Amino acid sequence: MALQREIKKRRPFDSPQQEAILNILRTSDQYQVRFTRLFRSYGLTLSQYNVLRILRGEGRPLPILEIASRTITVVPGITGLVNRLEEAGFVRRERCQEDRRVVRIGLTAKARKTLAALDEPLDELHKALIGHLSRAELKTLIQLLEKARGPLSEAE
Amino acid sequence: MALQREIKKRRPFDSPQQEAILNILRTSDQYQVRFTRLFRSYGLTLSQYNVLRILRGEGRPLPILEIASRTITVVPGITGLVNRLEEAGFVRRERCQEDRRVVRIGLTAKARKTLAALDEPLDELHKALIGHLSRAELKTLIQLLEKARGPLSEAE
DNA sequence: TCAGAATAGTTGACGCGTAAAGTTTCTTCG
DNA sequence: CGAAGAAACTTTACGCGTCAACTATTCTGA
Repeated sequence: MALQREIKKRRPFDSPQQEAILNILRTSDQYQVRFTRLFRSYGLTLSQYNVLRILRGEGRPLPILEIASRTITVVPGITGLVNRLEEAGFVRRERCQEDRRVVRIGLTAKARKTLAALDEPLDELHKALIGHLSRAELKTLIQLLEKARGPLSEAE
Repeated sequence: MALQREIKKRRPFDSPQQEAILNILRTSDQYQVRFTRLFRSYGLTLSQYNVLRILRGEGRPLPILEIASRTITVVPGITGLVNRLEEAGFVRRERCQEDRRVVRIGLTAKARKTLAALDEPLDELHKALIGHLSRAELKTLIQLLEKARGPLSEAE
């Protein structure tokens, strides 16, 4: 459905740029709702899952700020996020011996099990959400979004 | 830049569907950061601006739940959002006389002034973010995103 | 060597999204 | 007419993103 209808917008968009951006924001929001629901049924939030996924991908404990830099999470927010993951038994904190400022975060067996259990439902959700687009469409979409982020990657 | 690099992902994506979805989420997040900054310099958050924009578009006071239905904001969240807008002097609450359950929200002069002041910087930001895509590219992007939301509009 | 800068992380405050439960005000129907 | 249900919010509780300020540890250079 066209975005203008979805949000009951009266007037047309001011510019194609605005319309494209609002479409990106809207689509992202709706997808996030779905992922949030799935993760919640496994006792995780979307942010928490992201942290666990990064740790599994790396295969070894990571400094807490390194985790923050790979997520959208801003530095101060990562502390509480890791605290809640630790309380829930998904990660362990360990002080680094060489540099005692550093805190490394490692996965527990419980976390690995939960991640493994999520792999298939997650893949199914991906396909349910966007599986009706062809390979070529997906490729085009990916390329356009990468191009859309272009000015931002350089700026930082 | 390709997403895999941006987030220092070690392994390639599990599926093109996953890659496309992560690109959508990532792009949306980065854009939101920019809008948030702009709005903040005018004393508004992104959510607050959205409420004001809807009210201006409608041209008359709207029931509070009608506003919620046009934003991503879930019902309970709208109350606090409007409270803060009211405290900041951007909107007025008025009890409807015919149906006293209904609370209508109207813009103040201050809000209209702030919205007008934001129009140009906002348009510039849109163009700065995505102005380097051609008309044809924007059109394709919009179409693909609308198609991507297809299953979701029906589901609701 | 040792004072100041840099780095790693935490704390506190605030706004927002989400869910569950409660309140007030219609509406409906027996 | 009066009780049950629906509608329109509000309240409370929790997790998270963001900013500013703070602590602890390490590095650097005069």
